[in-house]
Amino acid sequence: MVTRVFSGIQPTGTLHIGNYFGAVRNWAVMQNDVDCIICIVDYHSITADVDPKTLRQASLDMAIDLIASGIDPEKTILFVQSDVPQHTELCWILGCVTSFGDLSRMTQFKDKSSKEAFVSSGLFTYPVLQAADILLYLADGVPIGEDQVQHLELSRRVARRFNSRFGEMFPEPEPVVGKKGARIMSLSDPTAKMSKSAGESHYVGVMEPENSIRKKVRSAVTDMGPEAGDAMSPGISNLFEILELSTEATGKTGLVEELRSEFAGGALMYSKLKDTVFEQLMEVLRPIQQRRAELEASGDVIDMLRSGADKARAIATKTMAQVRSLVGLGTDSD
RNA sequence: AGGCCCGUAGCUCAAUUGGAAGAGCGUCCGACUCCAAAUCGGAAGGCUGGGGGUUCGAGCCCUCCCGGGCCUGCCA
Repeated sequence: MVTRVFSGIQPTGTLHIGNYFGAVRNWAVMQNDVDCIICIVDYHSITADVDPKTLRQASLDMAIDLIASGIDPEKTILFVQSDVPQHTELCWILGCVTSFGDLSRMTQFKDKSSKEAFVSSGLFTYPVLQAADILLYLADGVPIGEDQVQHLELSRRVARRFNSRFGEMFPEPEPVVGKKGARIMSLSDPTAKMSKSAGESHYVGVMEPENSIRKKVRSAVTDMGPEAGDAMSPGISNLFEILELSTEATGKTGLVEELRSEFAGGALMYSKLKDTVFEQLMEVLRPIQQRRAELEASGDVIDMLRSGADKARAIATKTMAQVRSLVGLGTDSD
């Protein structure tokens, strides 16, 4: 039984609905049952070429988005990674029990590094920092999607190797699968996962203005039109996915059945599907956007993050004292 | 520390001997579509990495700086 879960999210400035339905919404449920630690991972962000002038604001914006989306800082420890520098200390130590070969085999690294002219060693050791993030809090569960299984495997391997070399310290973190593998795809390229980096037309921001969301949903890629008995194309299936997730929250699940049977009969008008998706989605997003406006105006979030960092640091300090002692570092003999 | 190569639109790259900065893809707008896609029409986008120099004239030549790639060497 998992008792403490750790999740990281990069400060990209703002959430998109893929983040929301795929991850954040599950975290908001989980925080009622287990210890939940959510970290805005700015150390990870600087592996890419981010603008130092906007990084802090991006972290703050991400925090506001998360809280507006239902993360309760009273229940969840929510903080910014670099406010707890123990992440990097543990990262170094774990790096020394991580094999070069294992890191070289990471597909995400191979993928990204082949596209970039400048490849930092930080990008290479990124998965070690991820392991440090998780193990620093002795988390035994990590909610992840398909694309992160290889990295979590590495975290487990690193934990095991540390334990056998220095002594029993870290639990091996298990993957936690959400109740439903919500995986929202890009609107422009429904064969790829929704992401901001692919471009404007690919994602819908949780905090985007209504008219912009309408436009994006309306221009989502579809297909030549349904015929009775056809299988759904990726684009249509994605729109149904968004509709399903939205109506789960709005309670209008009947709409899904209705449109599904129209599709099965080959009579579904895609413009109607899109309008329905837009309306239901907005019903979910409007209250979140409302809360965001209030939070931003209150200016309270910065204090919430500081108190989150205090709680995180308390755990991290304790872990590091044990780690330092096990490894034989420093001069303190606790 | 040394040697060699590179830097032009968001991306990939052109530009004759030193002679008016371009194409493809992408982006945005429009037409066609139930909506999209494809197609067609239109538009935006640049201190040619930066400074200095030579020249009537520099993306191109010289020089320094910045950034990047490859190779050799050195080192806690």
